[in-house]
Amino acid sequence: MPELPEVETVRRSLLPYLQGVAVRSVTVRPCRIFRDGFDGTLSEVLTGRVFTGLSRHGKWLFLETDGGTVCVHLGMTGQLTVRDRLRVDRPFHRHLKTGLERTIQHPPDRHTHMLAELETGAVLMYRDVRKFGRILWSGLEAGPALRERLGLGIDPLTEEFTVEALRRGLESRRRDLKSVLLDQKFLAGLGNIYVDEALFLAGLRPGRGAYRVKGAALGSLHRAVRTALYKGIEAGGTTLRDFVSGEGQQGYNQEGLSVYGRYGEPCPGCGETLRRGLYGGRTTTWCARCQK
DNA sequence: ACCTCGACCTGGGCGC
DNA sequence: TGCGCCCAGGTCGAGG
Repeated sequence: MPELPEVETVRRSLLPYLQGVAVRSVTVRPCRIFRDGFDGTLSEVLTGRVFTGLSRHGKWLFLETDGGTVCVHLGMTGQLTVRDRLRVDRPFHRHLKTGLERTIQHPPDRHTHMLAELETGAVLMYRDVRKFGRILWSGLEAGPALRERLGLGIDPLTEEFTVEALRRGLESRRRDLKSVLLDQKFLAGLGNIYVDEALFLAGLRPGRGAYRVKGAALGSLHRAVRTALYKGIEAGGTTLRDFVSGEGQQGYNQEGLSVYGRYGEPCPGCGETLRRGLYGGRTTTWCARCQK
């Protein structure tokens, strides 16, 4: 699921539930999600703390408190949602055609690995079927030091992401463009969906050597990365299967995707049949005519 | 230093 | 209806 636009969607939706609110109690089910917990056991350090802010860098979400930061990575299937006593629980809903597993609000189930009861009565829950996500505690404030500790590169929606920064990152790399754009140590936030979309918008083939992107193409790629991400955020994220916002709402960006997952369909630009291949170990879709 | 590959997990879809 | 196989939005570490 979750690339930068999905994590940003979760951040925005959770903000009003968490800002200035204290944690009453925390329940954690032992799970690999909490491996290498950095600076302490979550339930011990988080109880009684007040959420002072909610920020994001790349695909990492930072729940800031008065004594440290809860760092959350949603992996492939992570869901960070609020269960609000003012709203009504609904059962999981499986879309007949798409298989979407989503709900407006649900009680904890066997895949719910963390519950944080808030002083408002609402409960912050983390659910993750495949358990590729991470939750860890850091005594550091969300900022450069924490970002460094997580090994994160430039977030493309910050002013640090310039055409010049993009050029510097690409010029020394012999690998294919797609692999380089997926590298979180270089750019933090792009995943398989938004890389394919950005490369289509930029008119660049995923297999092109990163160092061979020069001149006007750099500007196009820079713009395309931001456009693809902003579009995803505006649509509330891409829900292919189980992505939901903090309030359990699905996203709608999947309806506006140009190439991702559309192998065999006509290119929205020229009508040519979209091709599929493997780059950076990931299924990749592109138009051989529009992308050079 | 770089790159590729498999591992980590569970569940859905599809073909037989 | 059921079984086996393939696939999936992300990282991480081993090995070449």
